[in-house]
Amino acid sequence: MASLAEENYLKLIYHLSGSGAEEVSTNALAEQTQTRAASVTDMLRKLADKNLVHYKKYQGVRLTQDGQEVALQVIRRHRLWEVFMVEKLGFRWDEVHPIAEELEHIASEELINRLDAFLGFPVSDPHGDPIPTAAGAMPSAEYEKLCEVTAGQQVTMMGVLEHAASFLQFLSKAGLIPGSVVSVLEINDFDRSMILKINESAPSFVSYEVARNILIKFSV
Amino acid sequence: MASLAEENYLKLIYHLSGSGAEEVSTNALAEQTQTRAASVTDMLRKLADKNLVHYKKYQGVRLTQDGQEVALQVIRRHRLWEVFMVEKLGFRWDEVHPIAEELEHIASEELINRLDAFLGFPVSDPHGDPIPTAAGAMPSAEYEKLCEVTAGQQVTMMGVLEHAASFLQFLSKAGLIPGSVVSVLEINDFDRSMILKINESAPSFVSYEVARNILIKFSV
DNA sequence: ATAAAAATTTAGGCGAGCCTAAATTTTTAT
DNA sequence: ATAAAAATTTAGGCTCGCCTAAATTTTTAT
Repeated sequence: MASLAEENYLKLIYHLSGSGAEEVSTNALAEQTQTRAASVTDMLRKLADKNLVHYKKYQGVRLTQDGQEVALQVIRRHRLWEVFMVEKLGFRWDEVHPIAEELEHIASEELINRLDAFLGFPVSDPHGDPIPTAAGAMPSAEYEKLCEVTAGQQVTMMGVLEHAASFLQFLSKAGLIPGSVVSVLEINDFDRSMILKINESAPSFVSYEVARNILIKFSV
Repeated sequence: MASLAEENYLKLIYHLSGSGAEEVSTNALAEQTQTRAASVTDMLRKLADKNLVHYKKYQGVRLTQDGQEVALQVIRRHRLWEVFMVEKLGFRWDEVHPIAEELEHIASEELINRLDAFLGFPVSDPHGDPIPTAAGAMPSAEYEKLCEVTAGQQVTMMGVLEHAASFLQFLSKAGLIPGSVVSVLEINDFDRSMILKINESAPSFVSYEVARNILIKFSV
């Protein structure tokens, strides 16, 4: 069994490695965990001893098969609890992340699979992030970023890359939530900011920084 | 904030003291926590420093007002999650205790109050135990034990004093769950065992040991 | 190519929560 | 009343996950 701290490291390594593709540096982990690099080194040695990561001194770290399975389990729990809180308890999407950070460590598989069924086997969380299956597979939806869309096109909002509460609250106010239909009316050449029409409401302005963090798919 | 271990001690002291009435001994705590008396002493000093218990060396321990509030919060969370698992996720009442032992430490008050509302503000958990209110009051239902009922009387099953899964499974099989209507047909003088009619089904036999762990109220 | 800078690891320490062994206090039995 | 037994506490240690300071390796800049 992985401890709470170990689960958090594995989840973080998964995210920072681009779903397990690249090596992750000690410093990157230290920054995200709010700890010191020396503490990260300690933990990486422990995870390597348990065969949860591939680790060579000074060379960064990658998840093993076992490590990736644990990470995906934790991510699955996190996202299912987020769906529960938003869909069943009436939380807003910008409120649920910190609470899900705690709930994600409740280990019972029976609990999480029953929760999954109770929620109707959702495929993505309130932020549009895909929910790993009980079998441990991450459904990889390949979306574009809003900043890559050209003027005149119509797209559907599918999710976000940034999860800060302030960002999510901004999107809510603009009506930019997963499922929203968005037309790009204008793009400002100078700063790449956009003017959007969102679900038939009055045009909204979004900066490049915002557009870069929104995932979309092109309407069929 | 109380740590996970601290919350468990406070909850246990509450239960072992008969809802805070009497002093609890170091050994009693050691037995229940599956730790050594010396470890309990360590923790009691820490809880006393935080003003969560009244503690005098060699004299046992009692909850302070603060300590009791924490204990009731933890018990509230535990029992609400049990209701959730049984009512919404379809767990049996003998399965939920160990999972609730983990869920009870998720701190968010917002979460637990929304869960309470989602469940329709239940007043007792699947075992008939009362659920402390958000304000921290324990609704004290005063029930009799089934072993105190005399032959010929009709009562309603209200809850249990023993929470072991094997005991709960036995009761389920007999149809003896909170709400069941029970008539005491016969009592054996020798061993105080009983023959019961439960909800119009065929008569069942229960030992004194079982009857002693079942709470009932007299039918009006 | 090499020196300075940056990243990482090693060494030694700390608090939380547990342990064993030994000392102390309280309770029980005579 | 007092000695034996039981309960409890103290002393010293351990692991986990973190820390700082110093040493080492890798990267970057010239």
